[in-house]
Amino acid sequence: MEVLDEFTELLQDAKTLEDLQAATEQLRDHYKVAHIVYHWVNSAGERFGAGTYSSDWVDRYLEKDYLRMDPVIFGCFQRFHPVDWKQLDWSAKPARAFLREAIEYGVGNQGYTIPMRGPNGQFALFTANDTCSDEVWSAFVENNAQYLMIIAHEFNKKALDFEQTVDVLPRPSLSPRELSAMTFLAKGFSRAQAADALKISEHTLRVYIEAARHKLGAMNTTHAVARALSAGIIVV
Amino acid sequence: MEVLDEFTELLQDAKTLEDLQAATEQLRDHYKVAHIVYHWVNSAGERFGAGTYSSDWVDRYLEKDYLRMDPVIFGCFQRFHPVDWKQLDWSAKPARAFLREAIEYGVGNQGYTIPMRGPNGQFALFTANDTCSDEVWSAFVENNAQYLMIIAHEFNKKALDFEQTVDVLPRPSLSPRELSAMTFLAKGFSRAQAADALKISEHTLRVYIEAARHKLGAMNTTHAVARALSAGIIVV
DNA sequence: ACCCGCCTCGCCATTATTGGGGAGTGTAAA
DNA sequence: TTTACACTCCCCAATAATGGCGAGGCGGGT
Repeated sequence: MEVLDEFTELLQDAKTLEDLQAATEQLRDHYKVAHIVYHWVNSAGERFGAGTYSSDWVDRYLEKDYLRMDPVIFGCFQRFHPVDWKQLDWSAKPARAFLREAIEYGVGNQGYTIPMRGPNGQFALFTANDTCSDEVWSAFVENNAQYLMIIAHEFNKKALDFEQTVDVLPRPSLSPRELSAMTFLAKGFSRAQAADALKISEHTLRVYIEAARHKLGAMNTTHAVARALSAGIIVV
Repeated sequence: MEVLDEFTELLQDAKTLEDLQAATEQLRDHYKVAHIVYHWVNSAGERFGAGTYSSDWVDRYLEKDYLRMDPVIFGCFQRFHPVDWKQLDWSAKPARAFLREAIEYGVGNQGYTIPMRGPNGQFALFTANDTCSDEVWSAFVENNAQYLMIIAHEFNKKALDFEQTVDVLPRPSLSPRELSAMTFLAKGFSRAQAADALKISEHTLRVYIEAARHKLGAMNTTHAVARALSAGIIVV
């Protein structure tokens, strides 16, 4: 695992997006594949990327808003485990046209993508791709899947570090009853049902909801539940 | 990586929850630690677990609803990377009491937990813990972190496989307008404000909210927003 | 050509939620 | 001991949300 350690150290020392970019290039050269790409959507919905695709392809991709139909994105969004591009659903006509165009722009015909999810809906993809036969690619994936996963996680750890600089909001603490109230509401109970479930009067429940609203700085109940969920102080 | 391969194969062959249970026991024996635990919350909010904790402790944990205050759960829910229990916030008095009690029930004083997130808000934790000094534990983590992560992912892959057999709820796909509507509501906008922000009539907005409610199988707006957030299809 | 899903708008009546007042208990910290 | 906070209950009136009934236009796929 010596080579792996080298790369994880490289990534742990990364300070900027450019360092991540450089890391993708080194990985590409090491694995002798066409491309290595890491890209992610943060909790604010902004997109970032580091990779070895040509800027022409990146521009084209953004311009045509391929994100909306790219089967790789789609497939990974529904799965937990890494996917070989061959396993994806390329039956739709636009999907096949997209693949054809990607290959024209130098993207490999074979690919392997690892999806990752962080807190607050953060979502990231780490991709290796190349132009080769199915057999050669299968062997590559078989041999390197576990290493690639570790590297992918180092990338994502770094990406989340970049974000964290802003993120240190103290979590408001809700009382047990307030937590229960918010949890029932998040489960879809009406106030009457939640009050019933907690065996208290609806008025009392209201007091909890209002207290939680104020503590969470929320405009209304829906907002309060959304904040409680995003902050991870309740789980449904 | 021979030992690793052995365990990943063991997991890939697992057919039932009992097989996962057996795998935790074998891992515990192999790593010579006090406990190995894997547990997860599926997209329906149901909880499952496999691990080597005593049933006394599991019962106690459930009975006292420690899930609501366990700093490990809390900490992992906000992080992407694995956490050493020492890094967590144990300053609250109930948290310290909880730890003391856990140790009485045979849980180690040291622990390392890997959080994982799957599609549709699935969330899982893989934990190794033991009773030992800080130095010994640091060395253990240092030496095995990457292997543990791969094993953790094999567990989660399997858990998601189990789900797929029952849980054939494809993630409901909301239209762009429906997504916008839900996002504004999650941000605390009232219907009137959201309609204004989207420059459409409040009635039209209502149609989107109702459509989203139905697609998400939600009882009311708050529920719909909660589900959309949990499923990760909107982010605030 | 047709259907289906998406986007847009309207009215009516009912029900749910919220904001403003209250008041009393118990526990736990300052 | 005073202060603070969590927990419990109540009323009234205003506002917001929901359920059900419509309508038409646009665009993609079979």
